Amino acid sequence: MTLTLPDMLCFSLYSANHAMQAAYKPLLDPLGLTYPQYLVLTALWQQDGQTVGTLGRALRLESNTLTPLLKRMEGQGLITRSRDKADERQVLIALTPEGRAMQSRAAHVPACLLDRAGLTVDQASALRDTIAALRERLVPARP
Amino acid sequence: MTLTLPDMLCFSLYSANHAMQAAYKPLLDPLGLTYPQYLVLTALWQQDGQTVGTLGRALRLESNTLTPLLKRMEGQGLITRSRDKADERQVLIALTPEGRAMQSRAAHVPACLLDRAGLTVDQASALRDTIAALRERLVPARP
DNA sequence: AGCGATTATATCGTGTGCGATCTATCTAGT
DNA sequence: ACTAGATAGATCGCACACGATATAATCGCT
Repeated sequence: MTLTLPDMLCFSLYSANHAMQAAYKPLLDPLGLTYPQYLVLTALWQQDGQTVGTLGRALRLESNTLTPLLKRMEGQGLITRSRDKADERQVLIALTPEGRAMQSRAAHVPACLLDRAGLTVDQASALRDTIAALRERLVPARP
Repeated sequence: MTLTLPDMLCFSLYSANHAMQAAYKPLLDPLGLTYPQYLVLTALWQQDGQTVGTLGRALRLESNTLTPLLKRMEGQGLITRSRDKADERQVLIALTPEGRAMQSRAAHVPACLLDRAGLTVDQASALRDTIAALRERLVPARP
């Protein structure tokens, strides 16, 4: 006996993640942002001037994914990339005025998505915590 | 005020999906399968001889993703692709003996993942249903 | 029967993700 | 001060995803 796709927790995650990105698309397209780019900006709005490594720990991505992504965002004028003077190995990512201005241009997005998801704030928080706990059991966060 | 990444339901989905695929990897690598390929096989084990369109509705993927994926699986000898005699527009996907044999070779996978997730069967089912319901509200299934 | 509209799949270009590896820089221990 | 090892990013190759578009087969309508 084998599970069918609708039976599988992993497939619900896989397909719901795609659905979530599809739901974001009409909101992010007018801003010229992809979904991962929006996540990077969210991390930078919360704390500007992070290194590639710090961003990677926040987003759970490695430099092989982040470097090209950040270069595209630099090309769009959203961020700057500069070597840390104190430690030339590290690259500091900072918001440009355009990148910071995007925060207000995207201010309506979270409410739109919550509405689209048909969840109350409390329901969304509870589900988020359950899913984040599952993620931590599957792949613990790096220190 | 802007949400931080850990506050966002969408990010929990995004990162948990990556974590899930990472958890599958050590189990699927020895079988020579990627995670989407495993999902395709799961759909075919449940019902062999589906068209590209039917598989797409099950997996919620379009032909632009499925066609190259299925060609790779054909190249690996897991499936065959053939035009439907009755309607030459449709392509029938059928398991080869190797593709069918993979079902028993992968039989241990679901239990391994459940254990890795640290969930009981009931907990996994409940979470799966909650996430699938969210997905349906975000992007309803095609007819 | 003929033909425009519809349907099923394929193709192309771009943007992620990630394993493997490379390079430059820094740190520690002698 | 010097060098082995560690660390931070970058690079490369491959496999998804998906929007836009192309192609071929079928359907519907007259």
